[in-house]
Amino acid sequence: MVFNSEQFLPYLLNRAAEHASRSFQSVYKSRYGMLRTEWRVLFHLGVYEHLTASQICEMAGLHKTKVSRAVAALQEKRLITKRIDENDRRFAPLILTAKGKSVFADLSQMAEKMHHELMADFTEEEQAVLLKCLHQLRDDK
Amino acid sequence: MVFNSEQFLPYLLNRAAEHASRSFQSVYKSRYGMLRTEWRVLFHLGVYEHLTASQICEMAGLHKTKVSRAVAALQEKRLITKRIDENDRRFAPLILTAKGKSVFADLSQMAEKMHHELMADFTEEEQAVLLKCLHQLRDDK
DNA sequence: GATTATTAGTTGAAAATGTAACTATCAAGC
DNA sequence: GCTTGATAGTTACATTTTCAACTAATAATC
Repeated sequence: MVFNSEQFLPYLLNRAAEHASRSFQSVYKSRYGMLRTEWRVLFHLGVYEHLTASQICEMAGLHKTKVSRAVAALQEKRLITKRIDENDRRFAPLILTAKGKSVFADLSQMAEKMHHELMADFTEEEQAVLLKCLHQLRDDK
Repeated sequence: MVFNSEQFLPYLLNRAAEHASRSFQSVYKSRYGMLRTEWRVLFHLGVYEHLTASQICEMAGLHKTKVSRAVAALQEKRLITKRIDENDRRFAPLILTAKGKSVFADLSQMAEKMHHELMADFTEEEQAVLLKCLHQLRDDK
């Protein structure tokens, strides 16, 4: 057995990602009935204030149909609003509503807490290496 | 902006995992028309020789319905066979067929290659830290 | 040894996702 | 200003995933 599942990076990344995501999923799902893509879209809008759907696709690495559906769901929940750019009516910048901002504040605070809990297992140096590697893997190729 | 997407571990893990998985997905999908769960099941059977469906669930962190359907698909493709344990007829140990073994040999060799390519970006020490952290995150809690 | 509880695995319906084709708007070239 | 091409975003349909209910087999209890 030369090569096993303990040493295959995509598999390990998936297992770790699933584990980490699942624990946070229960928060936004139980509190606000949100799906993962909705949370990601809300998150990006919370951080970057105003973005169009395709900017979110680009930044979050999501397909435009997923974003389109998440945007519809978040509008339905009154967490975001869509304006039409009158200079170029193809663009539809999105922003959080007041309610959206408070949901974002709540969830991002929880997210930060979870991040620190997950990181608490590691030394400062390990944390730095882990983050560096993950950034690099994401941006790779 | 205290906390952004660049520093949220579940998100970073997901981005890295998606990126890494997607590149390998094209291999097993184009060559053998396999889905990710099928590849995972085949992989575990290749490594551990004979497992029941629920052992695979346990080891691979997959839900039993996903495994059940992957097993059906792999049988359909003549890559695995299912025996019934005559001592306890609820158990159905799975093994690779000759064809399954050769597909596994091909894919695991590709997997190993990809693993090393992904890892090549990092120093020896970084690699060790990364793997350690991923194992720990997976086994956490 | 009949009844109840567990465990392994499957199946059907509903929800979510991916792919491709679509509409609407704008830009460029003629 | 008309045609062709590009871009933003949506929708329809097929595939996959999830959830809950199910069957089949064994174990435990009385």
